Amino acid sequence: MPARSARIAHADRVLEFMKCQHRPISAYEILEALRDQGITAATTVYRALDKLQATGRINRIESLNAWTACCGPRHAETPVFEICDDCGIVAEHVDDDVARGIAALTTRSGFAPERSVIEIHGRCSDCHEDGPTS
Amino acid sequence: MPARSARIAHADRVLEFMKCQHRPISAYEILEALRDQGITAATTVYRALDKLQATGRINRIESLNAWTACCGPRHAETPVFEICDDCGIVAEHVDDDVARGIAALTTRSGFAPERSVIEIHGRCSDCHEDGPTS
DNA sequence: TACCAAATGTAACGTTGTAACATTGCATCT
DNA sequence: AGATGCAATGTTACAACGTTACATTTGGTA
Repeated sequence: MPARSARIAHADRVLEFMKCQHRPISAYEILEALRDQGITAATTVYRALDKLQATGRINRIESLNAWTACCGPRHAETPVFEICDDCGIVAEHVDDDVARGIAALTTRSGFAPERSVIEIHGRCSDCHEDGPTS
Repeated sequence: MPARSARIAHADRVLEFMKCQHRPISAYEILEALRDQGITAATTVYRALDKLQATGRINRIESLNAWTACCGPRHAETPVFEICDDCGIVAEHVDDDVARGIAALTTRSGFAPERSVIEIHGRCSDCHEDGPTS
């Protein structure tokens, strides 16, 4: 059993793998990919994902049931995801205008927001070219 | 088998049931509830949900894996959902400020948006009362 | 009537996520 | 060193959500 150095870092292994991908990854894809590194069960993957999400290092894409490495340091702020339904790439933004719009809406309605899910599906600039660009 | 009048309306039956609920409903909850009306398999429910969504009469809540009846006639516009994690109630809004923020962001990044998922989790006004209100 | 297309039924399966409980590694205290 | 306790990990089984594939029924229409 390759459980020797496991004490160090299953979450880290998962994070490293996710950083190498440039698209959202499902928990079971992670499981398959890291099977030879001692991760043998879904439970282990989900525990690692929970930790990474709790520390702001990954985000869950709700509309894909998948996960991405967090691109930058602006944790705590609501990310806006642009998801290309063509090539699968995901761009992460932090947008103050959108955040202000959400804040204004919830203030008006008396709602106390805690976590926002904002995921825009469509085509990225590489996939929707109206005219030939290169 | 009560499949006699089925030709008329499984989708309608599902929609009627959903309108009576005031919170998101899972597909399997619908299945259980409508079992005595001739709906016997998940497939049937999902087919009805597909149709209702395609015609803008229901919305899917991605972060809950559940569904709600569309509250108003402003289809085609991006709905913003406020989801109370305490009592489960969901409020649907159409907000031009948020929509403008999304539009500005995607324009800047060259992304062609097709469908936006905006779901705000938190506490509704009834559930987060800071002081006693009644 | 004979045929076709759309809606429905049925069963099995695939994917995503969780629960419950046993085990192991490591730090700390005596 | 030995005892103890906690957190991380392993293992198994299961629950929840959704889809595929194919057979059957229905109602309209040539």
